[in-house]
Amino acid sequence: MQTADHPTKREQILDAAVKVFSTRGYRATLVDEIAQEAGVAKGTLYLYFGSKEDMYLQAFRENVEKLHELTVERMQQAASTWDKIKAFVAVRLEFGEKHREFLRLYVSEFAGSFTQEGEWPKYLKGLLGREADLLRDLFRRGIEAREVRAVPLDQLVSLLHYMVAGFMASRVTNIRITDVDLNADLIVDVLRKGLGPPKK
Amino acid sequence: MQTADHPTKREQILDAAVKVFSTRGYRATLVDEIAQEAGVAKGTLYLYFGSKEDMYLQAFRENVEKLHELTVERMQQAASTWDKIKAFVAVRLEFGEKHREFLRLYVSEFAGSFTQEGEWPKYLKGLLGREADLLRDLFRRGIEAREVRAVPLDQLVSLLHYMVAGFMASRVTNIRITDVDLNADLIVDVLRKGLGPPKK
Amino acid sequence: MQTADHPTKREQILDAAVKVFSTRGYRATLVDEIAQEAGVAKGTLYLYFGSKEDMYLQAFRENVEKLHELTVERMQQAASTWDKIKAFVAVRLEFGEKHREFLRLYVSEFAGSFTQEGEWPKYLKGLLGREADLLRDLFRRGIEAREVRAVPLDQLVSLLHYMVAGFMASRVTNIRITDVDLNADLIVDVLRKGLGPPKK
Amino acid sequence: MQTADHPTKREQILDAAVKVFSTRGYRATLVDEIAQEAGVAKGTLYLYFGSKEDMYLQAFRENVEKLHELTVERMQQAASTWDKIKAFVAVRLEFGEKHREFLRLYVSEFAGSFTQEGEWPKYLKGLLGREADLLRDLFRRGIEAREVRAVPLDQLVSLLHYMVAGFMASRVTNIRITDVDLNADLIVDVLRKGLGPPKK
DNA sequence: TATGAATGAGTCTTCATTCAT
DNA sequence: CATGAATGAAGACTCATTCAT
Repeated sequence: MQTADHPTKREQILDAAVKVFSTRGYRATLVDEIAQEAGVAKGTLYLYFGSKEDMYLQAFRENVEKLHELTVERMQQAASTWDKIKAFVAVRLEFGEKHREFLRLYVSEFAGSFTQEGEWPKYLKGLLGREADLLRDLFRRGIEAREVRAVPLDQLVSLLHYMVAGFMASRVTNIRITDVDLNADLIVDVLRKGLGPPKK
Repeated sequence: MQTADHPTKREQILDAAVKVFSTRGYRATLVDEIAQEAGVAKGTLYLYFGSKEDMYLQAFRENVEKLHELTVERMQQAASTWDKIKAFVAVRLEFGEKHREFLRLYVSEFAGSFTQEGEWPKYLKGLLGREADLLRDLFRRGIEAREVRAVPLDQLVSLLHYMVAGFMASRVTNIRITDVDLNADLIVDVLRKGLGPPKK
Repeated sequence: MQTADHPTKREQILDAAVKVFSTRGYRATLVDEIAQEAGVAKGTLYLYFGSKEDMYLQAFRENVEKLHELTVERMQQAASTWDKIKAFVAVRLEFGEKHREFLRLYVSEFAGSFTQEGEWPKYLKGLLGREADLLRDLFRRGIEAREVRAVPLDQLVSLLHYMVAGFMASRVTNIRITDVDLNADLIVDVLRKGLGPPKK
Repeated sequence: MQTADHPTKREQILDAAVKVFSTRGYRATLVDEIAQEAGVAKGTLYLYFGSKEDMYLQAFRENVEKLHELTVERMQQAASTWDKIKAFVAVRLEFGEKHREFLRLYVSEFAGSFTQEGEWPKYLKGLLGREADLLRDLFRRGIEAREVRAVPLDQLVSLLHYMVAGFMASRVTNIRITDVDLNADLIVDVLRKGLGPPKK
């Protein structure tokens, strides 16, 4: 009997896939390695997934959805504009801490290392679009409420998004620039000062 | 007699390698493609390079060095702390514009898509270290000169570095979040406000 | 209690095996397909048969025996030499009509698509030998009775046999040369004229 | 420098392919075996052919074309209707003698053991059509010239064609019914008597 | 008996590297 | 120096067979 807490074999494999794909990259990953990591035979993978690419895509998508849901949830819980922004940042830093392996996947995915063509980029674009909309909405209200300076919306969105992406990337590369861990407070503090209303 | 202006066959191949590697990723790149792009026969590549990996590494290293030299040069030309910061940012945005192909390589490299093991990461760490030192120096002087708030140095370095990395990434992924191109002025403006001295 | 009329599970599987093997060929046939066609689980097959090859061999053998019995029976019922010959031809055309699927197996088997080595060919040789003997006997008596020209016996046997084999093959390949169905009467008529006694 | 007499590598491979495919059947044939038989490395095959299936198809087609050309040529050289018929028969018996390996392929192909669907059967149908047309023409003239009985054309065509197919099959299966080799003379003699004009 | 999820040996295909010309 | 035909190790995927339930 399967409950949500006891991972199904499918989830077991998906977790292994994330781990191996993120460590070795898509092409360098051997299907055998995923099988080994998941503790099943190679053939078993193909009972649950159609192909190596299928595993990759599903592993990726599933985690992206999880992150998005988490983001929406945490932003709803926050009251003010800046709290929401902090939620957006924090949820990503935390997610990156917890799912470092997936994050590596995420970043290298956006670096376009895997699919430059086909259906995949369209899907990725869609994902990014959802987050951009989230942020755009947020900033628009912030500006209306005079909590944020009147910088062109799209620039704000890009600024924040890539900033966070940069931080996430820092969690991903084992290669840190410095030894400190950045935290949401610092980031948001800088942003608030840099983007807050002009005068007092 | 070979001068720097008349590309040697080695440079010819290296340029082709950057182009192809960055477009298709390391594993997906066929040696044949590099040969074709370089306009030489496959066997010729092996007269100049020991292996595919060798081509990749040399192609990467060469560009990284170029970027670093450019950075140092431009920062030296700038007078004030904030002008130097702007130089650091601008040189990267420009470089990303000019060498979009290489940049893709750069970002996906840092996402660890290629080599997680061996000598390579150590080398990358060294490269990043040089830039981190550059920035750390800069901020230290900025703080001493009261041009920058007294935030822990390493945090500042990370903040700026990853921020720019995020922007660079945006030039790399064909997938933009928004349609705008961020420019150094905006970034530095936000940073200056966010990181500038407290008072007036 | 099992009678011949209520197919045992073994027969059920054998029928399914013939159907699938003949449609897809030996190697292309999946054990899963046989199981599905037979309406049992894959594991069940292995309760009745030792292996895929075992299923194939038994399915083949069973049908060959049936054809042979039918042939003997119909030839016995016929009175004259030429009626017996017609019986030989007719029983095969009819069998081919009824068991087109098996026939495909039969023909491709003789084309050697499956087993060129091992025990199998010896068994096939035995089967053919029985039929050759049947025909040889028949022709000998025909010649003695002056109903058939004095052509070397073995040549007659081969002639008739391969002729019929050709017709059977025509029922098997969906690809017909022409749209007509040959019938035993035509064949036998031609043969009788061609092989009948010289003079009047 | 390549002449028609010194087989090109492509022909070398094609010959090996015919030999192995015909001995073991399509599915049972290992690409390695073809390579070994051709005396080249496995990879080399893929320099000349796109896939295993490609090798099979080209090997088959090439031989079929050769047989057809030979048939047309020999039939043109023959003067009378019955000589042309004998040519048709003889060319096939000879071809079967010389290219026994290919013939096995040919027969099992027509037994439909490989491709039951797709483009292939259409091509086969076309091939058969050409030969059927050849024979139909022949018989029509034969009937007009009163050299052949007025049997429906299509039946004549099928009769002869499948008859010969049966003989060809006999060369293919190592398993002979009898020990004699049928020859064109016997076959045509029987046919001439069986199909010739009624009276004297 | 009956099941079907799991297994892993077996195969086709790719592609970095070599080497005779 | 330059070539590109040849190589064969490596890797994704299939499917007959097993075995715990």
